[in-house]
This record gives sequence, structure tokens and C-alpha cells, in this order.
Amino acid sequence: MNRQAPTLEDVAREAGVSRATVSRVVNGVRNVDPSIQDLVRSAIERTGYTPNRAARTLVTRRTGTVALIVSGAGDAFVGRVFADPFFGRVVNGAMGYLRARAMQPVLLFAESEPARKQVVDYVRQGSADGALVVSVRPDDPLPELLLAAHVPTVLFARPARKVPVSCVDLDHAAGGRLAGEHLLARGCRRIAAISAPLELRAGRERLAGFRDALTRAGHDTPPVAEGVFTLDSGATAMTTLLREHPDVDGVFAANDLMAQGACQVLREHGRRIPHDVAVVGFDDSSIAVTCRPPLTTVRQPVEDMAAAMARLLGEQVQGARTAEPHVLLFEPELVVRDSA
Amino acid sequence: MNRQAPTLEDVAREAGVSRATVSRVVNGVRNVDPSIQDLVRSAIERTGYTPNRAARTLVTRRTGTVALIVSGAGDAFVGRVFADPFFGRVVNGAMGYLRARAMQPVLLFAESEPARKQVVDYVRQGSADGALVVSVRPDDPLPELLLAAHVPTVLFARPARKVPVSCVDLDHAAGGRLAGEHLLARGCRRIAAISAPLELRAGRERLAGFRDALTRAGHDTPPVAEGVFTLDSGATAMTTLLREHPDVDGVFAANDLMAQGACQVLREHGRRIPHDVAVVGFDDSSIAVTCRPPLTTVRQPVEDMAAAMARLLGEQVQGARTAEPHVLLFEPELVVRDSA
DNA sequence: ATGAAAGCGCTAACAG
DNA sequence: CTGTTAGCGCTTTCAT
Repeated sequence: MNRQAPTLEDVAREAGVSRATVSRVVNGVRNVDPSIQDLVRSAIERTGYTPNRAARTLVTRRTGTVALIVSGAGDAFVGRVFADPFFGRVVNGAMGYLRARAMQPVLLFAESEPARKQVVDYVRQGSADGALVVSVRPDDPLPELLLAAHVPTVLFARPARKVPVSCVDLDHAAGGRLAGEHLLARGCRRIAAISAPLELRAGRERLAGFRDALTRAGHDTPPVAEGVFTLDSGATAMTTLLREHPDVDGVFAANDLMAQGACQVLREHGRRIPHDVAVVGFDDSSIAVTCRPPLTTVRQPVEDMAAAMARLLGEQVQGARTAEPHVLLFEPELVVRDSA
Repeated sequence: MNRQAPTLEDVAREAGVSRATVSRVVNGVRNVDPSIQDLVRSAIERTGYTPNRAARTLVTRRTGTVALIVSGAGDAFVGRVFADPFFGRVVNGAMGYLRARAMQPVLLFAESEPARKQVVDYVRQGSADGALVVSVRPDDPLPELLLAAHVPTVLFARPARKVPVSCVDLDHAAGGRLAGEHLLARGCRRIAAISAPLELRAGRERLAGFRDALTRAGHDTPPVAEGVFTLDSGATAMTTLLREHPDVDGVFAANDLMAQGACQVLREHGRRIPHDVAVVGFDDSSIAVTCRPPLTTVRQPVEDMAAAMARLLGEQVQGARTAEPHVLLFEPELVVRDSA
């Protein structure tokens, strides 16, 4: 900020009232004479007054902003985030809820050790009232750091270690089962999987559910190649799978981006989708629609989940300190398009 | 923030010194006896002290955070941002510079009218020291709002209206020329373009440069279909082009995402790339690499440009109020891969 | 219904 | 080199 901005004091002088009265008008407190309200309002207009956030925060201990932290690591982590529509849905879902309540969502990236430190400092020094975190690492220390700093926090997905913190999550096993059952119902018999990282609970559970569907139907455990949620890793996994099982006729990929990578490789190897090989993705992100062919996929209601996160956080910020952590579990749903 | 956090006062008492001394140690000011420094540091350790941002900001008039605002509008704007790696590069480039200087970058979205209002309030009330804005609308009112509020601001791309503000930009015409010349050199003779929105200066200039290359070589003005930077719009534009000019043998798309959409449509129409139709994209984002085939494209040094933005902003925040606006122009570069 | 006054936690002169 | 003292701009009792 720049040139000496007008303060409450200036407005008060201009309107011929006290600071307290101006403050009441600004904050919409009742018990102010309507005529004086007008007086003050026009004085605010004339002076171009804007409340100073720091001053207000200092006394109210509220900032009105919520940090939305995307946490992970590795090369080009930020690049990966901006290549997977999944994160856009999280941001959108959370923003919708927060905006309606006049809370400002700010997006932060904890993509490296120093970055994480800066981010933790940011919220811990009171620049945000709380944190919504979506982490793509199994061993992410961020939630515990936040908790230790007494920052109200809600997670997307249950953490690997048991931590007393609220979170929203999906019934991943049910999702994997949906995918497996659909491929079987289509008549696929030589089915493989491109899994998410198995150190991730979501990765393990999606795969477990998928396997469960197959074995329950009397099939062997399927071959699995592990990916890391990126298009590239999906392509690589599919290449491996194809080499070792050229006769594969059905593939379940643990997210849409990897499914797209798989589709690219399959086509390059002359396989028609879904005729020769059926492909099922996971997420139902915008990629599922733009992929060629459009993906049959397991829908994860990400926007709803993110909005729920924001709601949980709001309650935690306002409510009693002793609020029990909540875990909200959402149900996946199969969306059938062309790929399977 | 939560339970009564320890203050400077607490630390001072614990260490048996004055508040001022503790403040000096915390802020790394010299002129403090080493033994006392240790005393203070261990007191900080013991109490778990963290400086209160609001209090500090109130007196220093600095927040140590910079807003990175992505501005635009329309359905699913946030979704679009998270589907085009371009934005990830901007974020990455800016973050690199800021992090190294202990400034916290926070990402904000101005995706609707109310959102823009909230975002402007946020910076204007002093929650950030300045704003870096990347806008995808020709008529975006954000820059002017920010300027009117005396918020130090730097833009990605020159604004449509003439506004006295610093910005970084690309020589788009040179980029278009590069694309045109490459297609010609490959031997393409029936060349078309998928342009960016022509209300955007970047859209007009890329196209103008491209046309220039063709006409200079004695070719007619090429057919053009306009897109809006999305994969879908690229696919639609290609469909139109193919219908009206089935014999097209070269295509220039004004960004990689639209080039990818074009490739999908071309393949579905049985065209081999680059054999039947050569395709040149723009940006050199990660999509250029993951696209099938990998895209020949005009590289825009986005990370460097974003870092330069951050630098310009830094200078503006620190330096004299009267600093002249700077315009930094970057040069594009052709990157040849498989698509052309 | 309005005003006076006391801080919120911190930095920055200014003394010593 | 260290301590004292003013505020930064705002909200919020507490009187009136």
C-alpha cells in the first residue's frame, strides 16, 4: 500500500462523529441513527476510506482468509498440479463455499521443503484463519506441522499417519469395485490395472476394490503397473503392461490422466478402444470428456468434497476449540462414456 | 490462530530483557550482544514464540506477501486454468523469484464480478504488498481497479487500454512469423490458422505475424478459425477448417492446447501428422511434449517472463513511488519436434 | 445512541 | 549495546 491511506479517524473528523461510530457503521452494527449512518457513509465515500486489514486483524484475531494448500514435492510439482484438472475442481469447490461467506481463499503451494516452511509460517503467524490441505504425498509432514501450530485444518483424504484432524475422503475401494465390475460386465477377461502410488492409501484402496471385484467373479489377480497420476506415467505403465500381456482386453487406470496416457499408447499399438481394449478411468475430470475416446470413469464428487472441507473448517474456526475431528466419506459413481 | 499465543513481551520476560531487544534479535538487527542473543533465542525456543503478522504489518506497512492474480471469466474459468499448463509456468516462474526473497506468493482467482471485488479488496486493504496479474480477457477492469487503489501492480501482457503500468510481454508477431516460415520451409502450401481470440492483442499479433510470413512468400491470406485457447475450441476450429478446406496441409494453432485439439480431429479424419498435415503450436508447454505426436511449437519463455514480473514488482514495492512503468519484451523461439 | 479510552503485538526513534 | 516510549489503525467495553 502506498500514499497515506485515510483512516477511521479521518472519516470521523470528516463526518463530525467519533471513531467508534464510524467503526459501527463500517461493520454494520445496529444502534446507529440512520441519519448519522448516511453522514458517515458519505464521508467514507468522499475520503475513499478502506479499512486496514492488519489493524482489524490485530484486534479481532480474524483475517477473513482461508489458505488452500496444495502440498507435494518433486520436479515440476506445480506444473503437474496445473496439468491435472482434479486440482481445479478442488479449488472451485472450496471457493464456491468460501466466497459466499465473504472469506477470501488464497492458494498456496508447498512444493519443497523451504516452501513448506514458508507456508506454515504464513498461516501460523496469523495470515489466514485456517488451512484446507490437499496433499499428494503419503508421508507429508504438513498436517502435523499445522496441527502443532494450532492452525485449524481440514484435509482432503485421510492422512497416512493417524492424526486427530477433520477430513473428507472417498470410498476408494467402492470406486475400484465399480470399475472392475463394469469391465467384467462388458465381457473383458484379461484385465489389468494402472494403479496410483501404492504408498498412498487411495492407491491401495482403489486397487484393492478393483481386485476384489475380479476375484469375487472367479478371476485371477490382475497384473498391475504403478503410476504416479501423470499422463506420462500412465503411458509408461501401459507400455509395460502391453509388453508383458499383449492380449489384455481391459484396463483400469486410477485416474483420468493416466487413463489418457494409456489410451495414447494403446492407439499407437494399433488397439481400438473400446473394441480391442476397454479403458476405465477415475475422477471424472474434464479430461474424461476431452480424451479420445471420451472416458468411462469412476466419478469422484470433488467439488462437493471440497465444499464440505470448507464447511468443516468454517465450523472449526467459529466453533468451540474442542470440536471433535470429523471424517466425511463420499460415494463414487460410475460414469459410462465411450472407452468402456 | 488459537490459544493465547506467546508475545514479544512473554519472551522478553522469560529472557529478562526488553521487548525491543527481543525484536532486534528476531529481526536479525546487529548491535545485540551475542550472549544476549543466545539468551533470547532460547527463550523464543522455550515459549514457542511466533511473531504476529498483523501487528508487524501494522507498523511496517509491509506484509511480505505478493498476490498472483489470475483474472478472467466465464463458465469453468478455474477449470480452464487448471487444464492449461501455461498458468503453472507463470506460477512457477514467479514463485521461484519470490521464494528466494522470502516473499510469500498467494494465488487468487478473479473469475467473476464478485470474486474480482473480493480480490481487489484483499490487496487494497493491505493483505499483500503488490499484485502480479495474468489476465485472459481483453476488457479486464482489474488492472485499472488496482491502479486506482494505488496497489503496486505488474501485468503479464500489455493491457488493451493504455494504462501506465509495468508489464512483461512477448513479441507475438515474431512468434507467428516463426510458425509461418517453418510451415513454408517444410513445403506446406495450403496453410490455415487456428487463432487466439482476436479481441486479444496477443491473438491479433500472432496471427498478423503468421500472415505476414505467408504473404511475404507470395501466398494468399490463410483461412482462419478462431479459438479460445481451450482444447475443445481447437478441435472445433479444426473441424470447421477441415470442412471448408479438406486439402489443408499445414496448421498453425495459437497455443498448444488448441494444437492438441486440432491433432485429435485431424487423426480422427484420417490425416497423418505431419505427413498429411503439419501442425505448429504455441507456448511450448508440457502439452507440447505429451501430445501425440509431440508438437513443434513456438516457445514462449513464460517462467523467465514471470520471474521478471516479480522482479519489476519488487523494485516497485521497494523503490520510489514515481518509478516509470517498464515494458519488458521477450523473444519467442521455434522448437521443432514431430508434428511439423 | 454515541463517545472516551484502553489496548491488540509489534517496530522504531530516541535516550541513556 | 540496551531500555523506554510512542504510536500503527482498529474494535470494544464502559460510561454517558
